Amino acid sequence: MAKDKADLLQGTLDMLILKALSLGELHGYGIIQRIRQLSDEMLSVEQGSLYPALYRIEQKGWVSARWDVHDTGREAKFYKLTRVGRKQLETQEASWDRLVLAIAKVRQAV
Amino acid sequence: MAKDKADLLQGTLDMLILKALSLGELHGYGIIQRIRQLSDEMLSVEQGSLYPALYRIEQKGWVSARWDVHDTGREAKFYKLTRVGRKQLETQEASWDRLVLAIAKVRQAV
DNA sequence: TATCATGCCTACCATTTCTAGGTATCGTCA
DNA sequence: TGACGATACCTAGAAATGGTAGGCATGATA
Repeated sequence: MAKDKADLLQGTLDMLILKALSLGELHGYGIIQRIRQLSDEMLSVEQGSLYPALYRIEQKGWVSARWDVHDTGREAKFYKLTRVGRKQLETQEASWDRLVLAIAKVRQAV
Repeated sequence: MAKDKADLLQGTLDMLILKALSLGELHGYGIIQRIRQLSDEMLSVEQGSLYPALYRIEQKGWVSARWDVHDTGREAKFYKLTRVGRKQLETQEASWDRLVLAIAKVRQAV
């Protein structure tokens, strides 16, 4: 019940994934690490959330995927932002900003 | 599909309701109006979201309700923040701030 | 050799918001 | 007077999404 770790709000995961990929091609497991690292360990995405999300996002055409071997010699599925995905990231960031602003307004209320 | 009106992210509604009530006792319909007004029309809560949410929140003991007649002579169910609810509002605001901060960190990334 | 980190996946569950309906009262205006 | 919109409450069901919990495989390391 009591959880100290902040769960993601629904709707934020896509944006985080797209943002992580905007910094360069990356495989699934790496996306989790990049998000954790960039957020100073404040955000941790579960595998059970990530992989289905990646699937959805790929279906929507926001990312493209290919299997490849990376430095360590291991195989992994690399995801890359598409042009549409980059547009989508902008859209989602704008929505997020709007929401943050709107909620700030409500909270400013005397 | 394409929607210009910003939908709420799941998890933000409770905080908004509690915040609206922190400004004073209010009935359901009035909560919707207060949130819309405070957010400069940016947020609009649907009735089908609000009433179930109020029920949940009341079950959790964050608000108390009573039927009363208000100025206009109409009956309405008035909700009031409890002490626990006020605590909860603080908690949720802190969580929200943490999330906003964490996401800002990710987005700052070069 | 055992275990941990890396790497992928799925099934199912929990939660929350919205859509779409229903009901009733009150005031206004043609 | 009668129609309509605003006010005021409610519910059922759909849709979406993140988590839990499981499984599987490989490479590095102790």
